[in-house]
Amino acid sequence: MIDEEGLDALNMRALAQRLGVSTMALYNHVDDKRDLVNGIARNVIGSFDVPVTPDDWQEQLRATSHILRRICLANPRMIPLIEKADVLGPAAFRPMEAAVASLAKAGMEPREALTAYFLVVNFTLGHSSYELRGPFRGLDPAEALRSGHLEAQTFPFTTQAVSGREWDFDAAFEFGLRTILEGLEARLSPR
Amino acid sequence: MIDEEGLDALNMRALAQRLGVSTMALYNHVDDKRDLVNGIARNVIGSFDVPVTPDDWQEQLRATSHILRRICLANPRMIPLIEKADVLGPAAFRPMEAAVASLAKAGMEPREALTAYFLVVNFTLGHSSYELRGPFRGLDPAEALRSGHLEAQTFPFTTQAVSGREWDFDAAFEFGLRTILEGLEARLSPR
DNA sequence: ACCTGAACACCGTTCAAGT
DNA sequence: ACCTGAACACCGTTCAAGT
Repeated sequence: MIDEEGLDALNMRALAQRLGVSTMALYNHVDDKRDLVNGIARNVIGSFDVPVTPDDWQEQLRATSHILRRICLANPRMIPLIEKADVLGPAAFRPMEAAVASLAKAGMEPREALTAYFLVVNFTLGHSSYELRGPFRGLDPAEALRSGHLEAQTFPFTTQAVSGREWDFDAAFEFGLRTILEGLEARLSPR
Repeated sequence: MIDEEGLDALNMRALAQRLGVSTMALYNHVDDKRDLVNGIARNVIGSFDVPVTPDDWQEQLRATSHILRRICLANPRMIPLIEKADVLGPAAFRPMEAAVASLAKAGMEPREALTAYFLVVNFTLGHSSYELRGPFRGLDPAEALRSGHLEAQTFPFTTQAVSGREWDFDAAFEFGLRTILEGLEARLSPR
């Protein structure tokens, strides 16, 4: 129901009906709606499983970012759902531990390594959120240009950037991830 | 009302009461609740004004990121609000144009420059969102460790990273921003 | 042009009653 | 242990009526 019509479309009455059961029957299995949403969020994030490559921090971070992005895109309404969740369970921490471990092995101090992990994750979530939201909202330059919210003469560079080919979210994501990893590498092995 | 109790606490009845007016009077000034929220979002994003430094792309991006973060932290409930908004107006695009222009001036192709801008903005929004959410939710390792959701023996590196000093969001933000700018610089002027 | 109260449709949840 | 319908409190919005 969330995938189809969004988090707001999930209500106890409709869910019960879809399950062929009375509304109040749900409350035998779930404390309240908050509890229900928490369970869903934990379930989604439960699939956040990343192969562990302790000797290759770049691959570790790259895999984490790609898998997290894939989860986001496969569950388009997940991000607000995660934000509404209270606790996400240990599944959210395992890729973190693996990433920090691999960076520590490469010589980075654990606290800085955790910071680096957040850098990657926050970019990934931010980008996925933008990617899911952008094309439908006034934040997307190409769309804004089309709808007239963004005038070509006032924003020449932006206009030039979005003209021609369609905007390529995959390429933008790869560019961002690559840039971050290069920045981290420069930090790990200064010339 | 949003700042005090969150977006959900904003309802037409309570807002009207606070304004000392009947509920339906609001509908003379606003189409519906969606329209109201859009207006608030546009208002908040209206303060997204960044000094323009065409000859210093690093300063341009740094200032953009800092100001955007300050807006987020000053309006803790803004991020879901922005996500709910339909159109944000030209204020959202001016810093974008300035950033793309400065990067283009430094020799970057406009499309790549726009991608770089999104990298910075998505990281900033992702980080701010995390910063506002983290301490209160199960996503914060330090908090998870305290509450027992994260066991020290299973997550030794993470545990080590969050033990000792309190987690420093400012430092983590600076680290992320610096790393990104270094990555971009390496891309602009390869050795 | 702006305001108002009554009413409608909807939703989460409590409660008393059942099996 | 699980289910049910009635009821309550709440919320967005329409409508008819006012100034």
